[in-house]
Amino acid sequence: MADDATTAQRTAKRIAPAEAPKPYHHGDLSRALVAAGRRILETEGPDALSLRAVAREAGVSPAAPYHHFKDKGELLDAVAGEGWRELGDAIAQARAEAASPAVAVTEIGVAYIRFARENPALYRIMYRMACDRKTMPEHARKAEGGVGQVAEAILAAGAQPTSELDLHLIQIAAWCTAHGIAEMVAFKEFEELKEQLGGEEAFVRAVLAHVGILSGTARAMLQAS
Amino acid sequence: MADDATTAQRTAKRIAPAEAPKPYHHGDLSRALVAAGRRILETEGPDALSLRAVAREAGVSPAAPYHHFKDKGELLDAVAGEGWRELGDAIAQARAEAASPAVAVTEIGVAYIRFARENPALYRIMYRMACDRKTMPEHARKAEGGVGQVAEAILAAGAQPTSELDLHLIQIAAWCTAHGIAEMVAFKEFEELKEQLGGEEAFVRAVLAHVGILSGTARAMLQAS
DNA sequence: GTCCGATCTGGACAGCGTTTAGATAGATCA
DNA sequence: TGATCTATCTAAACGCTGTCCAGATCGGAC
Repeated sequence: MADDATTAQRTAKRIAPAEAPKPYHHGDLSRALVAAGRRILETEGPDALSLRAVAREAGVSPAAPYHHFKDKGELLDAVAGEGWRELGDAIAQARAEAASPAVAVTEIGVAYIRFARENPALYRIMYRMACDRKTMPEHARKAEGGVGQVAEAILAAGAQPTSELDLHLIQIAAWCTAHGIAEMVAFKEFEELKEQLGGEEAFVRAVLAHVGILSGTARAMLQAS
Repeated sequence: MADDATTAQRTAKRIAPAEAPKPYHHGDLSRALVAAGRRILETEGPDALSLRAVAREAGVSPAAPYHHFKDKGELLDAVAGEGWRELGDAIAQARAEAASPAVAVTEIGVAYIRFARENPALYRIMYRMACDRKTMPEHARKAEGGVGQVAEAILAAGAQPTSELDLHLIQIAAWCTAHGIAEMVAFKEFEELKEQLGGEEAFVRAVLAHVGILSGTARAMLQAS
């Protein structure tokens, strides 16, 4: 009876998401597919993330996803989207927890790189998708998204950019730098150095601290002082 | 008759596609395959670079490459190796042509990014391979290779790193920064900005000049001055 | 001149992304 | 209530991929 009732109810609203017996035609697949994709990404790496594998993991036929996503790329985009959202959260948290606005920018960078390091397969998909479409997802660019927060943090740190453009360029430079380090920090040839510095995060902070030496601006400052 | 002769000859050496007579059993395939790979990379992009396509382009069967490369990855590695060598050359040239040692580091960065921009498919393969093995090819790290030159240029610019480690960190920071910009400079969302600044190279230089703002070092210098 | 070992082919295998035709079942309207 | 509509899903097929195998081919050493 109770079972009948719940079944009826479940049927009526067509969901019953996480675990419990699969209800309906086949639950809401979109979400299930994205979840399956992330599961595969975490357990088997980005190379195993085939459309068929995702469908298998979700318990549907290989053609089923095509009723929810135009093609494989669109599914991966959805997975990547989740990643960008979480990266945005991680950055917001790092910013909130920073000891002072002055160090917030660095903390954002560290959080960004840590996210990439803790979710390597996901980060790879995120950037692969971004490169293919040559764009970041909308919400990653907005103020509440990952990158938008950098500009705010820079201003909060007391920087006085000479123009809107100046600020924008700092933001882009920060972004590129973080991405570059994020992609390379796992390279084996840095392992000795990491140990020497007392861990990976220390290494990341050391590299971030040395970025400035390179720029014309930094050199100008050096000569001025 | 002539037809018979040429046919016989062709049969004897079995194909002779491009131009000059291929020597031997089938010429030295290794080199031909790498060349074919680069050709495909340039004309059809990195996604079209399948083992079978390379074999087709070189005029051999899909199994032939396996007598010269353990698997597809090893072939791509060879293609990437050529890329790293050429990138090293481009950097050396930029360094040689720099107006002064003081600007050489920036010029190296610009040359690096320009190379990536002019050979996007090749650069992608280069980094995909590096990421998979988590290492750069040997010769890219040596002094005569691309990255090794950065340290020399930094010293030549008059920088006085406090230690071997300090220099190494600057080098790594430079490398990561260049890579990050190289991968993102093609993004559509920067197009307006590029126009505003008068071209892509101007944009790259502007971003490079703004990198320093981010680092703790730069901030310290700012406060000191 | 015969044999060896390197090189290449043709065919096969499983797995991939994608498309098509047809089955299933919730929702809608009579 | 029952018939119909529409979204969803399956089964089967296509051509592509990377890789392996048995066998053909041929340059070079004995």
